[in-house]
Parts: sequence; C-alpha cells; structure tokens
Amino acid sequence: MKKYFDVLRRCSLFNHIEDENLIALLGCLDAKVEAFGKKYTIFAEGNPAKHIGIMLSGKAQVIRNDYNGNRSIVSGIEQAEMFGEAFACAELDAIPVAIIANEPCEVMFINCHRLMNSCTNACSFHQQIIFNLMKELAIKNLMFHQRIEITSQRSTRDKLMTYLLMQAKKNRKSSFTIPFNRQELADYLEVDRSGLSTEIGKLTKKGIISCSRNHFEIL
Amino acid sequence: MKKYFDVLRRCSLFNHIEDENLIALLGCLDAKVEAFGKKYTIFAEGNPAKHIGIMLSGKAQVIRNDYNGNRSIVSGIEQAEMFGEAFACAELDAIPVAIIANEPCEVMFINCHRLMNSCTNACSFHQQIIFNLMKELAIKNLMFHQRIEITSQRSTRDKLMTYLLMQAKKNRKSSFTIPFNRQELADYLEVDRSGLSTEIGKLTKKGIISCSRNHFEIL
DNA sequence: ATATGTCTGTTGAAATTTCAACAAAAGGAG
DNA sequence: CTCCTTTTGTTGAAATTTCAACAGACATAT
Repeated sequence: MKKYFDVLRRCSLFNHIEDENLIALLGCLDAKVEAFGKKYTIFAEGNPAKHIGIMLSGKAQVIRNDYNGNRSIVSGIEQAEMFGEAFACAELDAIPVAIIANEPCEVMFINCHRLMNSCTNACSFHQQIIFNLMKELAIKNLMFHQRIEITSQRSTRDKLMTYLLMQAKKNRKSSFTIPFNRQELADYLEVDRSGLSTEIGKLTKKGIISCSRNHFEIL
Repeated sequence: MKKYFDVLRRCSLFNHIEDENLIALLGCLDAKVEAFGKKYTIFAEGNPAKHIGIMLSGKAQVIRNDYNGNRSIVSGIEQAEMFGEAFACAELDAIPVAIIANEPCEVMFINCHRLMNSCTNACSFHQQIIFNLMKELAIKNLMFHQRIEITSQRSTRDKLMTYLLMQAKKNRKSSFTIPFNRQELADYLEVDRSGLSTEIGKLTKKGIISCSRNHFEIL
C-alpha cells in the first residue's frame, strides 16, 4: 500500500491523518485496490452502495442513463478524488448512477460499514475520517449547486458560456483544456451535440471564444 | 426553547440526542430563534455562511437568480428540515443562493463554528452531531441526483412526468398535492411557465394525468 | 502510407420552447 | 357581494433545439 501514499495524502478523506497511522487505518477500513481498463464499469447502476472509491490513478466519470436512453454525465473523477461516498453514507441499496473508467484506472475501495461504525480496535481516527467525509460531502453539494447554475440556463449558448467561464475561473486562466470531448461536454451540459458544435462555431466566428478540440480560450 | 422540542426531535441534526441533553447542546451551539414574514429573506445570496438554519414552523424555498434574471428554485424547505448546512460546513464566504420565506416562519439558527470545533465544555454530543450532519449531507446529495434526473430530461413534458412520478412514489399514492404553484413548478423544472401549462393541458386531455391547481393525479 | 474507427462540424427539416399578451378563474379584503 | 390582485390557461409568432445524415479531420494500428 505504501506506493499509493503520495496519492492518498492528497485525498481529502485522509486530511489530518499522519502517515504512520495511515497503514493501520487502511487495514481497519478493509481497503482493497483494484484495477480497471478503459470503459470498464467501476460501480454499476442499481448495485448496493457498500464502498467508497478513491481514484489512485486514471480518470472516470459519473454517468446517468435514463429510460429514454438519454445519457448525462454528472461529474468527472480525477486522481485522488473519492466517489460514491454519498451513496455509501446514505446506505442506499441501489445507486442511481454508474461509474465508468475513462482510461485505465486503479481504485481503492473502502468498506463503508467499517467507517461508519466505530471499530472494535478502538481506532482513534474514525472521528477525523467522519469529519473529513462531512467536509467532502458539503463540497460535493456545492458542486451540484454549480451544476444547477449551468443546467438552469435555458439555451445551449448560455449553458456553454456559463461552463466555460467557470472553468476559466477555476483555472485562473482564460485559456484551458476541458476534460470532455464534444459528446461528453454535450452530455454534461444536457444539450444536443450538433447544436453544441454549431454554437461553438458561432461564438468563435463572433470572436468571443476560440477553440480547438478540447482546448478553449475566452477572448 | 422547550416549546420547540417536538419539532427539533424530528430534525435529523438531533438524531440520537436525548431530550435531557438537548437543552445543554442548544446552549453550546448558541442556538437562536428568529421569525420571518412571508417573502422575507432568511439568507441573502452573497452573505457568508456562518449558520445552519432549522425550520421550526412555516416553509421556505432555496432560490437561485442568475445574471439573466432567470429564477430557479433549488428546493423547498419544510418544517423540521435544516438548510444552509452545506455552505456552513464548507465555510463559504458567499452563499450562492437565497433562502426566502414562503409563508411566516420561525427559524432556529445554529452557530456552525461552534459545531465544527469541539467545545471547551467538553460537550460530548459534537461527535453525534457531526455524524448526523454527514448523513444529512449525503441525503441532500441524493436529492441533487434526483433533481438531475428531472432537469436532464430534454422536454418540458418529460421533466414534468419525471417529477410527478417521483412525487407519486414519494407519497406512495397516485394522487398528491405538490408544494409549488405553476410559476414555482416551472422554476423548479427549469421550463417556461406557459409551456408548462400547455403541457399539463395536453397530458390532461390525453387522460394521462388529472390536475386542479397544485393537486395532481396520475391516471 | 493505408486502412479503420472515432470525433467533430455542417446542414436543413421537423418539433419544441420561449416570449408577450391577454382572458379566464380563483382568492382575499372590505 | 364586489373589487382587486394573483394565478392559471391559451394563443400565435419567433427563436431555438433536436434529429438524422453526411463529410472532413484526426488518431491508431498495421
């Protein structure tokens, strides 16, 4: 497990947990590591939520498919980020989304039951972990508020611009690369791909943005 | 404070806290009660997030206004529910939404700083409260997933039907009253009010639903 | 270099949503 | 009951989105 410490230290779940305690803690939480190939399903929709995932390497996406066959991307998962914690903490018996590897991934799974119930070894870190989880869940809530800011825009153009301005702010640069291709961006913004391409074309012609593939600049 | 105990007991923040400890706890958390008239602003957008609110009586709504003058309703707040906890836990210095009283309200405010930092009185309930908060934040996350299920639908009609089917499921009855008027429902579903009315008319004519004001039935 | 598969931009037609304006219905105050 | 305000339904025109289909660009493997 030692080789993953650099990543784990950056995971907010382990904030304020010292390295020397991490090994014991991982044992206590029954941590396991598993690898997935590109497009593999890490969590399937409808499965019970028993584990929290931590992305050790690679990237994944949180995907929702509705009965109309509409795909929407809820969020991306980058290295050192955790996922599934909301479903695990709420002890859902069927998670409403799928987590799909975007590229080859290594994922650490943590037994949520162990985490929620103070352990018999009197492991003293649970309280800190619960606190960290709470913080993370609060931050995820804010992410959803941001997402609402995007999807509540009525036009493709406003959705796109809201998203791009957020990315620019996040990167503190007017030029940045986004983690989506066109279809994925459309699925994230909840719009039609061809309409999105058209809108990008219009905004480029007007000199408001420039764009090549997934690299954008706001002019 | 005693007179609010019936409500507070139903608030998930105080799960597993015994009545006899509640008084001490409320003191420790610097709880204050305040009343608001209809349409009054309980939390204003842009304010720092220092308090968690608990709705003792009345109802309110979480509202987002974008720069286009578009209003969208994020959620409703009913009696015994808490609000603002995500902003408070994430220690935001500007909350991105407004909380507006929907009818005359009484609200209990809890100092979040007191809650997050273990108190000098060695109050033993903080751990339980943090745990309760974590649970609540996880549940709120799930609410957002549900909301995405609605707003990710592309047509007014699918948004409406997704919402109505959810409500029916939640009420375990095909006939139910929703907490929104037409304009509010439109702002919640992120659609045009007149288009929504039209769509309700069509679905009624087709015999799929029946509706009078804010009472709906799925046939 | 070629072949193959994926991604992106473009187009036009059909369907839908938005917008503005008004009429009808409901609710509250006096 | 009547007046007044708010809410809801309706309509048609304008704008936008969706859909399907295709062509060009790009990436990868052989």
